Amino acid sequence: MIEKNYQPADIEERMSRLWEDAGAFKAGRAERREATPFTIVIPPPNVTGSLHMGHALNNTLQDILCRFERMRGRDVLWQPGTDHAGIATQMVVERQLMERQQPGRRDLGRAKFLERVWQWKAESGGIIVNQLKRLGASCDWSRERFTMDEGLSRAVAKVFVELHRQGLIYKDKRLVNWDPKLLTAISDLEVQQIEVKGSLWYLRYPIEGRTFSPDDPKSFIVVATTRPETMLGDTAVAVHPDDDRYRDLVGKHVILPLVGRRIPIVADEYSDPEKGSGAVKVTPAHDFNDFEVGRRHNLPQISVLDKEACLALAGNEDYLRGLPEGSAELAAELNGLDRLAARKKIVARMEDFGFLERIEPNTHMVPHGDRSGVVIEPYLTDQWYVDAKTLAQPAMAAVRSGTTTIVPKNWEKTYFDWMENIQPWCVSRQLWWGHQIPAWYGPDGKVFVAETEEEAVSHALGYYVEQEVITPAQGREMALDRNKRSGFITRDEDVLDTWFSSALWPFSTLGWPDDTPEVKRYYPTNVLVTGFDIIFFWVARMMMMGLHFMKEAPFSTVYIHALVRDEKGAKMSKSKGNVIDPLHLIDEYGADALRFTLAAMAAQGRDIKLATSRVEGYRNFATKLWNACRFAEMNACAAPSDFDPIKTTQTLNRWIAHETARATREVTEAIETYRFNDAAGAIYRFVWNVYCDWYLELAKPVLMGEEGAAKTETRTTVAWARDEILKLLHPFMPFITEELWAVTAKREGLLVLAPWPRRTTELTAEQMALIAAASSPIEPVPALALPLNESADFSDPAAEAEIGWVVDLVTAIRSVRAEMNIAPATLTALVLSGASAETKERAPRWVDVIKRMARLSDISFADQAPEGSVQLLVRGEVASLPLKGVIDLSAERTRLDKELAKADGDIKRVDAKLANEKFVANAPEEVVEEEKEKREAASARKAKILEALERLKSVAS
RNA sequence: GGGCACGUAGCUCAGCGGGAGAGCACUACCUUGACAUGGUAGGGGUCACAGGUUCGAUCCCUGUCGUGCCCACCA
Repeated sequence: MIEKNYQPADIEERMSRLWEDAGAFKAGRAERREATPFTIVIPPPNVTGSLHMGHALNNTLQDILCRFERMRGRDVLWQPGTDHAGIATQMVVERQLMERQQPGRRDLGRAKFLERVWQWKAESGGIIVNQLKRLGASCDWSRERFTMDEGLSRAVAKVFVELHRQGLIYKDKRLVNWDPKLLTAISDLEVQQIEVKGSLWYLRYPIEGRTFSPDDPKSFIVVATTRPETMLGDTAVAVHPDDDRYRDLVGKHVILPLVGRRIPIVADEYSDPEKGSGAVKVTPAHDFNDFEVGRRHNLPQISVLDKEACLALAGNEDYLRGLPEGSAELAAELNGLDRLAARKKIVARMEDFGFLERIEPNTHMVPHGDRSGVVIEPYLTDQWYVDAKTLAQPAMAAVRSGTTTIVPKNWEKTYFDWMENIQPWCVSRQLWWGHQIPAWYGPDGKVFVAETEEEAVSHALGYYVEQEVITPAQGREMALDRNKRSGFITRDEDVLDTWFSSALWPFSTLGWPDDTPEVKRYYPTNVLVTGFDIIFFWVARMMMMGLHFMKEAPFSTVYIHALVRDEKGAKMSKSKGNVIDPLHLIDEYGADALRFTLAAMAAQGRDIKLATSRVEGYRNFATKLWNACRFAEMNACAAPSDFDPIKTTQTLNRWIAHETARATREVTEAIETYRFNDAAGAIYRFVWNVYCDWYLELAKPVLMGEEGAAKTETRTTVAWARDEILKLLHPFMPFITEELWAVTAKREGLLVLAPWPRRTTELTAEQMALIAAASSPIEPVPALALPLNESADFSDPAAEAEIGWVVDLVTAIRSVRAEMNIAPATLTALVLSGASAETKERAPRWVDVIKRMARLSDISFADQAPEGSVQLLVRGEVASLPLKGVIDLSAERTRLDKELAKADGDIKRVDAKLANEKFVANAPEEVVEEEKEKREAASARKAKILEALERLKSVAS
């Protein structure tokens, strides 16, 4: 028995359990061993995360694909898991420690702190997974992975070591994006350029050998800067080689104000005569451009800031080298100041001495750390880099050749643009939570990279024994005892960028580097579903790593979906407070409604502005379905498993079979081509506007009529179509459909594993034999080569025409009744005048239904419309409602006049077209033919309307 | 500075070379035996603007205006 009311919450919980108990989502189910696999790896959410709208969309779409392919008989593996999210997780735990007023990270020390993080993960790391389950995600949860699992960590180590051996990972000292709050390097991608209102300071640098005077422009050169505090690290001033203003100064020196350092004026094309003063200060240790300029001119790199972006001058040999006496005092005074405080002080000091020419307001882009939000400092350090440029080549080629397709295609350009300009990828992070870099250092700084500590240590000790740094005996001792070798051989403290392990996700989750059956069977995956915001972070890097280590691209399709925004189009963010929590929507409207909304709005290439009213609307859709199923139940509708709709005899049933086939085709093709919104639209229209609005209504008289063949067949067909609907809708609304599937009939299995509706067609004996011989009964059989469009086999033009006539007639009568303000309780008669033989034959079959739906008392035939009646045109014939006395004749005249005007308008427009010789000459024949038909129909309509008006006149007079 | 989208009904969005659709909202009527989370009927759009291509443009092209996003080392 179907409950009277649809209650999503209760259903969702029960269905989830049902699926889990049945192991429905498990990959490699015994009966599907022979089936073609279908694999998707989930974009692993952060363990720290909770489900947001982006996740909801992303996973809904993946789930639609997985459930669809599962029903199509494939062996589906939807590989779930979570990401350790280095910085984010470390921050969460640190914050928690602070809130609880417990010892902080540094107090705990590395080992203790990591213990705490693992403990946190065990307690709170499962939240997002449970939320995904609530959404209905049909992942194989038994295979859940975590990027820091033992197996995945081995994959990370192996990849690092191999890339290192191949020279594709190396250590380098260069400028990095340094986050002075988190005290770690970050990659280019983790830097956000934010527009900041600041100032441009114009500074006067005195020229060596000339007496400085603010009033004598010859005595100095002006440089403009947005970061005056970095002047302490200046090692040159650069001007453009073709800039006449400064030509004679090139080769001369300036004396750096306050500091007293003598630095050269160099000619370099980097300097832009249009910008600032045309002369630019060069600080190689604190600016990416200046770093390059410095390299070109062999300039020293003077770092004047420390890790926390405070001035580090005292004892800074690079800084103090060759400076006059007085400048050490300045150094002492400024030492330790934060960069902003230092800026103020230096500007003030410059002003005091007349070195500040002017200050201009200036708005410019300033790099910020996307996690910490603080201004990033270019900082000179040793870091590990991946040679992304080399790895990018095959990754680009795979997309160019079509091995991997990006859908929608326009994202390919973005992918290529980035890949072509790719920079070395800085992969080391000065954090604790993550994969510690498998590199060990000897006393002389020599690096030993190996997958395990044992290996690295034995390597290193062997090397130092050979170099006679230690004796073989010492070597043996150190090999056995970690304490003995500590201080001699130390491991790199840093961990790897989180995205390093994510890049391996499509194969590390399958067991690589071990040679597992899963790797063989499920790699490469079929499709990756993700948002465009991580194309660079993740997609590109998976392509690189997958191709390099597996020799095959990790997925054949990348489907890029939209971003979910709020109703006004703004990005949802906690700080803006415009976040819609998907869990709240699930609580209120059900997961099915949320999923359907997201699918319906997931049109390609457009962001989704989510309005909750849409969710409500689709919840109502679920209710509609619920009640339609109740109706079927109340009427004892049931279908035997071998029911064949092609064998139906009743026009109405043949019609719905035809419509079902069409819906099947539409939904199937739309999902196959990732047009989720079209798929959702097709099933929505079919359920509501075809099945409920017409089929069930038209079936009512039969179902309520006498027992007999017609009634039996209709009952069966109602149930059959319902079942097809449940199947077609299941990928979108899994919970309600599974529940209804279970409740409406005794079934052998769960809907989640039921076969997808066939694109039904009448098969030849030969084809049937092929199917019988196929390995899996639900697998597509290639040898069949069935045409995609199989609706023709199911189409019954006669049924279509007949039901179409009924629909049109009922609609027309309803419309005119509403217009004439006829109360629903008033039953009117219908007279079909001048009816064709066809109509005369049809009408009796539909008397009950038409009477019921159009609220008629009786239907009769006549040669002419009765006097004083309302006359309707239905498919070229006149249907009239004799309403003499009931209706206002002048109102009816007005109505007919309006219709006449419309018909005239149509005729005019078509005539104009047909009169245009060029149109007739150039337009395709069928378009011209169409117009001619339109013309004919319109003029026939006009004639009938004129007749009707004539008759009305005779009544009135 | 470069790139990519987008501007269609009051709102949120589909669509697309042959006179435009959905959901919500709105109006009127309906407690009809699946459903008021419903039914029936209806109102509402020079498809941002201006040119061009075409027999024909909401749809293709160019430009303008507006909005959003991504990328970029320019003091």
